[in-house]
Amino acid sequence: MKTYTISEVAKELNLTVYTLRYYDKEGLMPFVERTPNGTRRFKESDIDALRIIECLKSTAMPIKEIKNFIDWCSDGDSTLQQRYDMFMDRKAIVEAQIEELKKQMEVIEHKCNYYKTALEAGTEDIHKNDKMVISTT
Amino acid sequence: MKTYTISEVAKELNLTVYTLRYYDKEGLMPFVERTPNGTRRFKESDIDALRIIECLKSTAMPIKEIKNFIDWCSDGDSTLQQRYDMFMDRKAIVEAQIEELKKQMEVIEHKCNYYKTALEAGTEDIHKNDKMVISTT
DNA sequence: TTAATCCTTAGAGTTAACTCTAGGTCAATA
DNA sequence: TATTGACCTAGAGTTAACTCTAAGGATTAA
Repeated sequence: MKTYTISEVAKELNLTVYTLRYYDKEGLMPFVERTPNGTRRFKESDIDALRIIECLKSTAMPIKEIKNFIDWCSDGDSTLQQRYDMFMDRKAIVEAQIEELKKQMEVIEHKCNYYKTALEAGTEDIHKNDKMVISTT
Repeated sequence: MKTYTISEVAKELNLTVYTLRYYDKEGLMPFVERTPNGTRRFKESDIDALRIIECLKSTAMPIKEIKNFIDWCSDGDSTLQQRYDMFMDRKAIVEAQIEELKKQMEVIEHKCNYYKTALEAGTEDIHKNDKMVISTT
């Protein structure tokens, strides 16, 4: 079975070897095996697991919470409910994050228009009489 | 003209007084006036500016970059182009953030289904023969 | 065999963004 | 008048997530 070194995995996942070792230190990679002299040997399935870790991280889950999930995975079928609940919770959190960004996007688009108009006029004074309303045109 | 104390503003914006003083220290609030004895007096327009700061912060803009924007605002019409460009850049960044979250959402929903099925079966073994594909059903 | 280039660990250093403490001022109230 | 509870500053402490250094081990290439 093909395996990969830490630097190959780092390159593949766009991480540094430092970061991967840090994750290991934090208990996020208990599944990675070692050669007799201690070198980490990553399997394809380990890289898949790291992709899930990266997915959770990209939704702002703290490393300690990701570790809970990894621990549950090691504990087997008795933790299926926790893992299901965790992903359902995360789904709700990510939905909220998307909604929040969409809300801020409106503010930003408003500002884009504000500065476009000001640029065309050569001065911000053009907006002197604007109502302080952000969600309307 | 009505003004507000730092604790009133903190409550309104769901921040701590520590955070507001920290922002001030970092140069994000050069516009806030003081009473003769040094107490900050926030105007409505100051609170509006803080809302924009919070908007930028919620899209993960570092405080140092937000400070650039605040400095440009103090510099007047000569920086209109920079400010326009900044909001256009931010718009693209937030669009990318939303796309990224939507992509991760698919992974999370896949995992929700995975664990739902496993829970119903009582074991993760039900997925033993699954293809390692995440984007399909 | 010697140099280069991987890999390892322990632990120190960095950065951002707070978060808090100590010591002080000032205005209102018991 | 004394105390309470706002406010202030300077600066120290915290936390998360890296990021790097030092010192050393194994493998390959000349």
